[in-house]
Amino acid sequence: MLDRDPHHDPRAIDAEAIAAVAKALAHPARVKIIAFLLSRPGCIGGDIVGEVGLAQSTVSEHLRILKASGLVVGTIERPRICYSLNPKVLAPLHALIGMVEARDASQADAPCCYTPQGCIPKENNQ
Amino acid sequence: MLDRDPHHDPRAIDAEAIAAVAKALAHPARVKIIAFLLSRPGCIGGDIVGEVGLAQSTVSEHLRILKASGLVVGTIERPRICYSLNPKVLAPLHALIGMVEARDASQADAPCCYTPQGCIPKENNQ
DNA sequence: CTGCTACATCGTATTTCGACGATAAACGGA
DNA sequence: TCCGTTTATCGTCGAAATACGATGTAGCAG
Repeated sequence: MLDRDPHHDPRAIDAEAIAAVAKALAHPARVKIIAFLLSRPGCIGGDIVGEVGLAQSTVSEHLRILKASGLVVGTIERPRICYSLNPKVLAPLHALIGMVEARDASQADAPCCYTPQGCIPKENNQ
Repeated sequence: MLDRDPHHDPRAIDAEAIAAVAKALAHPARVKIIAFLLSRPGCIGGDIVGEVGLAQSTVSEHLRILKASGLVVGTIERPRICYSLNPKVLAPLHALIGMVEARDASQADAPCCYTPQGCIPKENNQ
C-alpha cells in the first residue's frame, strides 16, 4: 500500500503512522543522529555520543526511540552495536509531504475559499 | 540553500528546523487537519472541529501550533477564518527524507560496519 | 444595544518528554 | 575470575504537551 503514486488519495492517509514517524524526528538530537548516520559510509557505534553532545544515557534513550519507530536498526557487533537506517518507515510521511507539495501547484488557480455558504474570494492575511 | 539537488550534503542539515516541522506533524490530530485541508478544493473554517473529534479549544490549539510552524496559514474571512497549506516549510524535512532514501540504495553494497578499529562484517540482528 | 457565530485565549489537571547520574548487563581479554 | 568497554535500564526531576471548560473577542443580523 502506498507503494507507487502516493500523491492523489488523501483518504489513504494513516494519521497515526505518520504522526509516529514525525514524532521520532521531532527532536534535534534525533535528527542529528540521523544526519550522523548519513555522513558515514557504514554503521556507527558509540561515536554518536560525542557527536550530539549529550550524556550517554540520554543518547541511548534517543536511540531507543528511533529504534522503536523503526527508523534505525541496531546490529550487534560486540562489544559495539552498529546502527543503521531503515528508510521504509518514512514512506507514509513522504507520501503526505508529496501530496501537500503536489496540491500546492493545483491550488494556484483556486481563486476562493470553500465554505458552507459557497465561494468567498480571498482578502486579508493573518 | 537546499534549493536544488538536496540529496548529497549531510552537512547542510538544519536539525533544529527539521525537528520543528516534524514536531508540528507529530500528533495524529494535526496530521488529520493537514489531511482534511488536502481533501478540500479551497480552504475550510470550523468544519475541522467536527472532523477531528476534539473540543473546539483543543483544535484551535492544534491550529495555533500548525500556524506557528508555518505549515498552515489562516486567511481572515469574517466571521470565519480560512485555513490553507504552505508547503514551503516542508522542504528541509523533505530533503532529509530524500537523503535517507537515496542512501539506502548506495548502502546496499556496503558489506561491513565502520568502527574505529576498521571494517567489521555484519553478523547478528537485534 | 442585544444576541449569534466563529474563533482565540485562559486556567488547570493530567500525561508525556528530556536530561542526568547511577547502576546493570553482556562480552572480550589479561 | 576480575577488569575494562560498550550499551541499556532505572529513578528522578523539571519542563513541556495535551485536553477540557470557561471566558474573551470580533464582526454580523436583527
